[in-house]
Amino acid sequence: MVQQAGTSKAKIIQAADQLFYVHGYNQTSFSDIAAETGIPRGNFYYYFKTKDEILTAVLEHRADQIGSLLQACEEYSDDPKQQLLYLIEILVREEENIIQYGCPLGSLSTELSKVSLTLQQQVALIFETIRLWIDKKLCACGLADRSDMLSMEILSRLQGTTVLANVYHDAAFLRRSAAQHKLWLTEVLSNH
Amino acid sequence: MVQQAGTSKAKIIQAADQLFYVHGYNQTSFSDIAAETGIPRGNFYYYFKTKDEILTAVLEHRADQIGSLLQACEEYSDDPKQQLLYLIEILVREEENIIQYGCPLGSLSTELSKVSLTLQQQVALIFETIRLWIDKKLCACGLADRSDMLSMEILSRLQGTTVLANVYHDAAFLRRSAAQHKLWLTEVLSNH
DNA sequence: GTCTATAGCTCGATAGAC
DNA sequence: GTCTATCGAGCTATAGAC
Repeated sequence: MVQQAGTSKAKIIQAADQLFYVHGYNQTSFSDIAAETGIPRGNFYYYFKTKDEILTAVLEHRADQIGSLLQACEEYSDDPKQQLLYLIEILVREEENIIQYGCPLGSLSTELSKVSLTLQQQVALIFETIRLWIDKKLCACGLADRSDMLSMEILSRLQGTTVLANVYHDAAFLRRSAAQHKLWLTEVLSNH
Repeated sequence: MVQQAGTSKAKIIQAADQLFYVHGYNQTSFSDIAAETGIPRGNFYYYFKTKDEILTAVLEHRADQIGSLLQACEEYSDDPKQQLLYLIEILVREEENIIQYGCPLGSLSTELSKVSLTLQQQVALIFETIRLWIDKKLCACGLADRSDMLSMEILSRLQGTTVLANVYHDAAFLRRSAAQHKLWLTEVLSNH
């Protein structure tokens, strides 16, 4: 479900998306979203029955954003190898946010695993769409026999880099780790 | 500050430690800790002025536990290489907890980075004691020239494995990833 | 040291006027 | 569709008896 930009519903989703990322889901109140959008608290219940429904809408929004990101990778180059390297570069492009707040999906999944398995599984589904995209690109590079394992390893390295960069608030580490990740992947891909 | 086991203060810290891990810091109330310990809510303020002080005491407790863990690695073998491999095996030994709730330090750091930088930095200090221990072991294996970089990479891989195992609730991935981590480290160490 | 009672606040959610 | 007013519950924290 894509929202019309500028409508109250779209404004709520957009503000909640940012606030959930910066302060966390449970640390964001309706008052916070009301203050950010200028829309009174009471109005939210016209668009969403519960706070969980807002999160579900935010997750749909993030899934769309992930779709756009993967689309951008495909527009960056026709070479699946370059597309994968461009995906890894997102760590550097999103450097400031990652250092302050971590990965928008990883940190949310971690929070929700302690709060609601139902909601956490919705985040896991978004992870899976990214993994499937990576898997497809690895197959296109002739690595179909190891694509399952490698796609998980790529995701794992991205998350590890993100968590540690956030723990130490260390931009230099993040850039170094991303560069090393790209070197490793280049070597893996060049053997086929 | 080490607590006498069995005192009310120690009981509060121990219950809070577990609840903060399972439900998160902000999702754990004084009532939850009271229900777990049988100690009335009001009493907490005799031992701690604020909830943040309880967290600080919990972090000291976790730092002690990490100290014991590293001590156990040293008692496992005299060989620093085996000590490092034994540290990685903690992923498998703590498999069930990690899959359900993630890393006790990583997930807490991620949560606190969205709540309080002051508290998050206390967690970062614990990460640093682990990294320094790894660094020391790498130096003992003759890798002093790359120990800074490698110690961060080891921590990064541990966190990546943990986050993804938690996202997918996948024990098989966790074991495979830990085994691969040990293979990689063995190769790195055998070149010196 | 241990306990009860409760203040003061904020939360998610509801009701109903316009 | 938009808004105000408010409920009931839960929270951290305090006061004060024993």
